Amino acid sequence: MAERRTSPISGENLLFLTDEQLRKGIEAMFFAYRGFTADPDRILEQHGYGRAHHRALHFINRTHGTTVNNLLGLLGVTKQSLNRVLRTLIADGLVESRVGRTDRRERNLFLTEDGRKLERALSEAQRERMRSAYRAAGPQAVAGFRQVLEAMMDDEIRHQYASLRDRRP
Amino acid sequence: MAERRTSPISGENLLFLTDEQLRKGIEAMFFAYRGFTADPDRILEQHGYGRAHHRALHFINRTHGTTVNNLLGLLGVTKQSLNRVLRTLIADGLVESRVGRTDRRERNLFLTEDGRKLERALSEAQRERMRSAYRAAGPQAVAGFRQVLEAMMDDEIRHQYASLRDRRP
DNA sequence: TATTTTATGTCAGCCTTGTTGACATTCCAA
DNA sequence: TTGGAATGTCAACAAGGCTGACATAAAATA
Repeated sequence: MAERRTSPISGENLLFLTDEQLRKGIEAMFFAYRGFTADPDRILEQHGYGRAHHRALHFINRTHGTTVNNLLGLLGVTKQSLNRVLRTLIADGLVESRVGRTDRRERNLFLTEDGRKLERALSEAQRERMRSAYRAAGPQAVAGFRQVLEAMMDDEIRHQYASLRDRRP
Repeated sequence: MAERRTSPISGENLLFLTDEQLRKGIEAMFFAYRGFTADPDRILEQHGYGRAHHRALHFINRTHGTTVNNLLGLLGVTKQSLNRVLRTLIADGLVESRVGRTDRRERNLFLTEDGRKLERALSEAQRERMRSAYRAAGPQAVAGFRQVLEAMMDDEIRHQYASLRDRRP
């Protein structure tokens, strides 16, 4: 018994892998995600939009001129679902859809001035919460936060995330 | 300039608060949440259930004998929404609803043997992904992960999370 | 005791956002 | 020239949010 205590190997240093610890992480993810979406949700509501609109605006802003197909991969929904959202955003003048230059079957998507405005309002609200959380937790915690989240992603998504992450803004 | 480099104060050590860094955190949350729910979703689909059922099973399991009202607070939905889910779980024999002993207006909720079985399958799938992410990232990263998530929650939710977190299982 | 409040359940109806399936159009590429 | 890929559109459906209205039982209170 006493020998065990002197050895940091096996058991004791894996306490963070107990079901108990894992459960806390799971519940933290669930509750934190509520906070994560709360602020943009309030803004969206004023415009009669939902989270799907936010996601579309975000990724169109991130990858100017992206194609519908590429967007589908990022969002992980069907084209019919995305199309319904895109249609309203285009009709409302927040998104512009241009016929592709090299491949005219494709549509390249861009935010209009109004679209950029709303996207900025949404992302600024979300960043503000993230900023406050980052500040409260400190840089080392933030590094760990990102590491765990990346390890939690499906492989295919992690690649998409990584190429987006390293893209120049 | 050289003096700046010798001083860790101000500026340089706040790099983790740039909009760029915040954006990476936001996208990481979005993509990671997809992974977080992917495995339970597959199991739920086989039973004809959705995420709402998973959440109900999880929190009934966590707080045996909880009342409907308490559950509403944890889940953050309306009683009508919760009731629809509870009704099917009770009809399917996964949840038992007993009239309160001290206050007979209340209903105390419990998982049946079948309910515990499904809950275990769901949470084991989710824990397995979390375990793998925790293992890949290491204990220090996990501590940071939890810190940032907790800081991200709304105040009221954070209290609920904390009392649940510290509860004996 | 009489009244009000609380906890819960339920019905109806609406919205967003996901799904599948079918079909049309455009147009690149073999 | 023809097959297939990318996109759009229409219809129908389901899950799971929401609100509002109403019923019941029981507790709390005046």
